[in-house]
Amino acid sequence: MAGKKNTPNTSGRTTVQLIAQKLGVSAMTVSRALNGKPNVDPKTRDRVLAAARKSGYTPNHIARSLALRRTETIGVVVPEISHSFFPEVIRGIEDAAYSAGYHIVLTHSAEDDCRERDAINTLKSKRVDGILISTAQSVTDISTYRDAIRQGVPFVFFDRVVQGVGATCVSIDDGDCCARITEHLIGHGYRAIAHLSGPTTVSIGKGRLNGYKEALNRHGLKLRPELIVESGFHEKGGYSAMEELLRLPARERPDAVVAVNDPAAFGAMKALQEHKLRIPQDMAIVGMSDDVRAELAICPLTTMRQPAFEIGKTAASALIAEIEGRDKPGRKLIVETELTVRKSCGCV
Amino acid sequence: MAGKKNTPNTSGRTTVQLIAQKLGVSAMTVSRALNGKPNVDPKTRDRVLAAARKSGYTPNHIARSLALRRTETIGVVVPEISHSFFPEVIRGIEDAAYSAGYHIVLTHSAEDDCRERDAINTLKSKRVDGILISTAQSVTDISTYRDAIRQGVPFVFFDRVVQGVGATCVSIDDGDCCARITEHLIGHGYRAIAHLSGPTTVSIGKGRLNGYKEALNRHGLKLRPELIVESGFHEKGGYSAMEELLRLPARERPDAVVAVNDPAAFGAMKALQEHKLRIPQDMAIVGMSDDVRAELAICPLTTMRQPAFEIGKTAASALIAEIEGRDKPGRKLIVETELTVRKSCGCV
DNA sequence: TTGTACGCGTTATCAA
DNA sequence: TTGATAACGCGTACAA
Repeated sequence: MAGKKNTPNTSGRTTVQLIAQKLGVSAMTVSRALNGKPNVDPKTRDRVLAAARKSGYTPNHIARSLALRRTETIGVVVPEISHSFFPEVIRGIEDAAYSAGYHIVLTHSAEDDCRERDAINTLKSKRVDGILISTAQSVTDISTYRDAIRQGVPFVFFDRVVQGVGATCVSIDDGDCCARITEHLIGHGYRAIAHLSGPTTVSIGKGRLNGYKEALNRHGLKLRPELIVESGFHEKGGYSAMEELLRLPARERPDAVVAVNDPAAFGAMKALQEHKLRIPQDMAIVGMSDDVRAELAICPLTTMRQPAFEIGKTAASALIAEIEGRDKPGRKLIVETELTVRKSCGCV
Repeated sequence: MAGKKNTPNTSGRTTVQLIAQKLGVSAMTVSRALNGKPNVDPKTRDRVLAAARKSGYTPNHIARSLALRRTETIGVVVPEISHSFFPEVIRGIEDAAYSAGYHIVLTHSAEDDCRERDAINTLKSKRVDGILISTAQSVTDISTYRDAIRQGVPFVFFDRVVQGVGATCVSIDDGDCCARITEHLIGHGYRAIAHLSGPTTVSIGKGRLNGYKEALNRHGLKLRPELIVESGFHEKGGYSAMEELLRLPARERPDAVVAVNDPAAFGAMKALQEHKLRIPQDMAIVGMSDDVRAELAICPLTTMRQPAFEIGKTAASALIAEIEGRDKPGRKLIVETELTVRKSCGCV
């Protein structure tokens, strides 16, 4: 009962201090026992563990994080949640994180650059050990990324990546992916191939457009600018873009369409249906990403399967490796895609 | 340069202390200015804010949380992430949380009770201000919930709820929901109606089964135990369950099936297809939850629309209200469902 | 093996 | 309006 500088502990929760007092040992001994350090008398350890269990002790990760300057948490920023792709990615991230003992703080930019900046700052404030991000569509200013990276926050981009800021990027090879599916169409005799493109400000949009051009080029097909229509990444945009294509004189219309992703393809298919055009007879169409709905679509959609789970897992593993100093930043990781042929391309 | 007990601050990051030193004021003043407290000289405030911006100061939420014993974070536990329902719920949660200034730590039980217990303990360790959970299928022991609730952790169940432990539950009225869709079939002349049930250990499974029974009962239809087959919540189980029904002698087969949810219905539809049976002519089928794929299924699926986004939003708002003391725990919140008639029931 | 002293970065409290 | 002090709960470093 000496006049020690002992913590009052107003909150009702059990702490190492309390356990220590009850057992007549120091807090450090309790801490060591709880963390399985070797230098603790087995008997003492047992007493501590028993007391901890009995009192329903839950270690305070916040205090631990503050002391260790490490939260064992990674922040995730996704531009949308509903689309089937991101949930799968998140599952992959969760999987890798869980095995490595990390937790996930999930934030959502809703495709808005302000919200994205908010999210990043929030995550920095929460002192996450690293950030995993797929950029919002509206982002033009990459200084937020630059700042974070310069401040030493491990940063890994996935899917929608930003190269040249020194962060590791995990994605499919958009160019190759789009080129391959375009060549699939060319190989089956299509000649007037249109492209519903994403915004070219986003790496995906640009990369895929390039792949499309590349494929035409390789096979000596002329690039017809009127056959490239920006649709964005969503169903609605795909619908409008197809409407635009259908306004072309009948003989100038494409015989096949490469959509930047599956949702855009769905929108386009809807427009075709409304115009009583048959898929693939009147117009073939292919997508990209293998949305869960692709198989079930009115006309099952030919698409490039994008291993979402694996992207998430790869990205999280890469980030964690960098956090733990086992790998260097600035790598470029490519995840393989696979052509999934269904009916919409008319090749089966 | 007096021999003060000043923090060395080995890490390179800016802190309130550092700003305070640079400006020759106390840390408290900086803190107050940064948090917009009223009792700060406007001039001082401006100097502080300027210095903060210039030095790229990011508040340390960890330290703040430790001091305030409040993390402004809510923990979320979902049993799966891929299924389209949960991503939508999460979006709803995120929406409500974001507006209220809370963040989300996402965990995933993978339908496993051990992982779920882990997740809850993790969240308690991280001192989240409250927990939002949809229980895993394999859970039989509810003491983990009990303990957490008794320890004063605000707890709200959504979708797969546990009543009687004093926590608020947010869900649809499973009984009513299933009864209504069953009655829809009865009203259109079906008489031998089967039910692919979920595990009855889960509230949803039990509630829906009861609703099904109730509907038959209300209309004087005899309950035929052989027409109730447990399918679980997934496609695979739905497939097997339908296989089982199809082993019944032809004249004892059901003319319609109420599946516990859409994925189970998809599995059942696949089995019907493989047996060359037509939907709905040979057998009608309805689901529940309005999976994104329902509309696109080979035979568009009649189902009860479950407002996933709203469930998430309602649950998060309820939890936050309880965290902030604006509402009491133990409430029961029902979110309305809506019958969505498509082709699979043969009623259009 | 165990204990002491102190820092992690912030805020509440009370005094000036 | 401002500042000094202590506390939030835990871990590192060093001493015993």
